[in-house]
Amino acid sequence: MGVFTGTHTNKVDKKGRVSVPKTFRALFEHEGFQGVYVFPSFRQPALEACPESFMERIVDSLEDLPMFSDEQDDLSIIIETAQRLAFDTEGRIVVPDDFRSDIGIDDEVAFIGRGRTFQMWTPQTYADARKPAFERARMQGLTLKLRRPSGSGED
Amino acid sequence: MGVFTGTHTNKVDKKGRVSVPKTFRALFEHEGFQGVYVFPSFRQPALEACPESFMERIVDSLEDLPMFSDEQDDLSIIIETAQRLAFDTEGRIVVPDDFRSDIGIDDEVAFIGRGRTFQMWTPQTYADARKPAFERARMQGLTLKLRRPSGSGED
DNA sequence: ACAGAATCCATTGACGCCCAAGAAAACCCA
DNA sequence: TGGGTTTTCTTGGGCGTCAATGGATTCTGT
Repeated sequence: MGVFTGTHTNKVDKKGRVSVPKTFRALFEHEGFQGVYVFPSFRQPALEACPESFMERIVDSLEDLPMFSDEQDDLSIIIETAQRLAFDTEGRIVVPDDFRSDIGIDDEVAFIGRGRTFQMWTPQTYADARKPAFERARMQGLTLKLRRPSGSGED
Repeated sequence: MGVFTGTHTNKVDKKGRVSVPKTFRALFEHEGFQGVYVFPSFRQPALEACPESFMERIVDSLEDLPMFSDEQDDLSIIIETAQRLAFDTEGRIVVPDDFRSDIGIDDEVAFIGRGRTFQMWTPQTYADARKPAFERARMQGLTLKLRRPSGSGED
C-alpha cells in the first residue's frame, strides 16, 4: 500500500510550478484522479495535501457529524477551501498564489510525509517549528504504543 | 520469522553507500518493499531502521489518534523524518548526508540488531555508549522475566 | 490578439544497475 | 585437524536511466 514519509525539498519556478517528489507520486498509481487536493492547515503555517480517496474519507467523516451543527459548519471549511491540483506531464502542480503567500512560500517547498497525507511548508518555517518539537520528544521520552500487527496474534 | 541481532560494521564509500549486512537483509524476504525506513533516534545519537511492514504499523497507530490533534502532530515526527531507502542490486543503501552528519558517521557504520528493528551508529560512539551500559547491567544484576512461549506447553 | 494555462522539449545531476575484483566465511577431503 | 578450495559477501568504479528543473511552444477562452 505504502505511506507518505520523509521530507523532500523542491524548487518553485517562475510559473509557480513544483515537482511533487516521485516517491509521493508513486502512491497515486491506483488513484482515479492524478493529482492532489490541497487546503491550508488551520493548525500550522502549512498546506495539507492528500489523494482523492482520502478527501472522500474526509467528506464521509464530516457527514457523520450532525447536519447544520456548528462543528460541521466549521470543519466544512476544509472542503470549501480545498483546491484540486492535477499533475502535469512531469508530475508538477501549480500552487495557487493565495495559498503560497498565505504560508510564505517563495522559491522552495518542503514536502512532509504524514502517512496517509502530506504537508507543504516553507523549508525554514518547518525547520524552526520542528526543532523544538524534536527536543520535546527527546526530553519527554516520547513513546508510541504500537497497534498489534494485523496479520497474526504474535508480534 | 527471524529477528535482527548482533552488531556488524561496514564501510561507507565515496557515494555514501553502505552494505546492509546479509543477515539483516535476509529478513526482508517477505517484505513488499526491498529497503528500509530510516529516521533519527530521539534517545540516542543513532539512526533507527525498520522494514515497511513495521513503518505501516506506526502509521496505523497514528491513525488511531484524532486527525489535527496535538498528540498526532508530535508523534508524526517519526514519519516526517523517516526516509525510504531502497537496497541496490548488491544490498546497499545510500544514507542521506544530513542523517550522516547528524550522528557523525564518517566512513564506517555499525549496524546494531534490536529485534524487530535495527540501529545505525558511528562505531566509536556506540562502543563508548555501550561500555557504561554493560557495566551498569553487570553491577545491578539485571534480570529479565521471559514471556511464555506462545506455541506449546513444552519448555 | 492576449493572458493564462497546458503540453512539449532539452539539460543536468542524482540514482540504480552492471561488472569486476578483494575479503571472509563455509566446505571438503585427505 | 589442517590445508586447500569454493562460495558468498562486501567493496569499488563505470555507465545508463530517470527525476527534477527551466524554458519554449501551442492551446484556450474571452
